[in-house]
Amino acid sequence: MSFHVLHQAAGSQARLGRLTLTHGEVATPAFMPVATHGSVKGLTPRDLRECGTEMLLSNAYHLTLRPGSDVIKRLGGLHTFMGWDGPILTDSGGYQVFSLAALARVREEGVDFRSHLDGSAHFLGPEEVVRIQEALGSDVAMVLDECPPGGAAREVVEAATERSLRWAARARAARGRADQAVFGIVQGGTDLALRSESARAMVALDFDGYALGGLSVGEAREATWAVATATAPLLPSDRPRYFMGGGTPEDLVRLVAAGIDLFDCVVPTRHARNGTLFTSAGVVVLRHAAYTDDPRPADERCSCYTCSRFSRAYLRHLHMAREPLAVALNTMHNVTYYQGLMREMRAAIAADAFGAFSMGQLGEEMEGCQA
RNA sequence: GGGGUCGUAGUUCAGCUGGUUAGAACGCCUGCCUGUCACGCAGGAGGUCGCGAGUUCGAGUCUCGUCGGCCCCG
Repeated sequence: MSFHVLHQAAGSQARLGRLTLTHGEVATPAFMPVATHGSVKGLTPRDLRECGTEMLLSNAYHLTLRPGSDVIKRLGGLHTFMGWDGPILTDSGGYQVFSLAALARVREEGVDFRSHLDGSAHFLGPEEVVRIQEALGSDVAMVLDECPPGGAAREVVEAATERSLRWAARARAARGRADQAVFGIVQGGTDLALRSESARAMVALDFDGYALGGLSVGEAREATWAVATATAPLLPSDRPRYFMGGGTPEDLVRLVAAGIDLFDCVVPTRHARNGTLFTSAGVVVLRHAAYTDDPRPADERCSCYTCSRFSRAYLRHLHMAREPLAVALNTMHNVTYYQGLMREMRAAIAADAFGAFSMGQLGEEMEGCQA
């Protein structure tokens, strides 16, 4: 893996970069659509490419429960299995410890949990998680971390941060594939001092890249941005910085300004399935009867497959009728919108115009794209 | 003309032998969704029970009349 900062924006921490991984290059800042089960719901790999996607995120926890990382390995690895030949980052399952907390118990060795699928008992430790991701063959593996919820008490956040650090060291020692990058995850909640300490210690472990974890989990959005803005500069400038799980279009602009290079978020894909489209003029909520006979495309400034052929009226009809095609068309548009936003930000950074671009974007965000 | 049947929310319908603020689904309106158990979740508005009399302590429910839809017989 290699990462080069091609241009550092003036007046902001934003930077333009090129990330080279085993399965190809990625222009950063980049957005990774989420393919939890080895698929971005509703889209084929061809669709993803057409929507401007270069890299995907998938999930070790989900894939190891079904169909099993061994099955995927036998079938040639995750890329071959899912028919995507570009870079893939796999999340370790740390987030599932948080989102499926009722089924999980954390101890120093790792996490005991019951499968949300069939209740069967499993154990995941830092070493297991590395082994699973090596079997999957993703380009980037994430260490196992503990991600406490937004309003967690300070002792809880502190303990999770420290445990995540010890787990990261174990994961670092367990790695065995030279063609797979491994990223460490900075925790620390919204406490800047704790974040700073976590970043310092994580950097000392020397990972290929660094992620900010434990954010966008219920805390105030301003706090999210503040933590990222304060923490990113503490990470080595020649390594990619990945903000885990965020965000909305507005979050992306603010976090790129904070110096983040990589993003993943379910918002564009989940919102698409729930009938909310992101557009240059604000969100279009297809449930609203106002679109019943609106002949315009979802976004008049978009040239994606969906916008070049279908009216809001038709998209609303498909959504209301729960037609499977609605998922595909809406997701294609939202992913295209997100990738377009990333492309515009990269162009603005390259042209030393990121400040003006972000102010223009955030101004438009205020108009109604804050969903 | 005679007989039967139905008429309850925007729509399609539930409402047992009459008994507290008449329900559901869909639709409509509002929120929410951030390392996906998620094409989902939460909430809200909306009905003088076709109309008018009557019986009853009490009528969506029973009786009569009336209007409208549908069916059958002349």
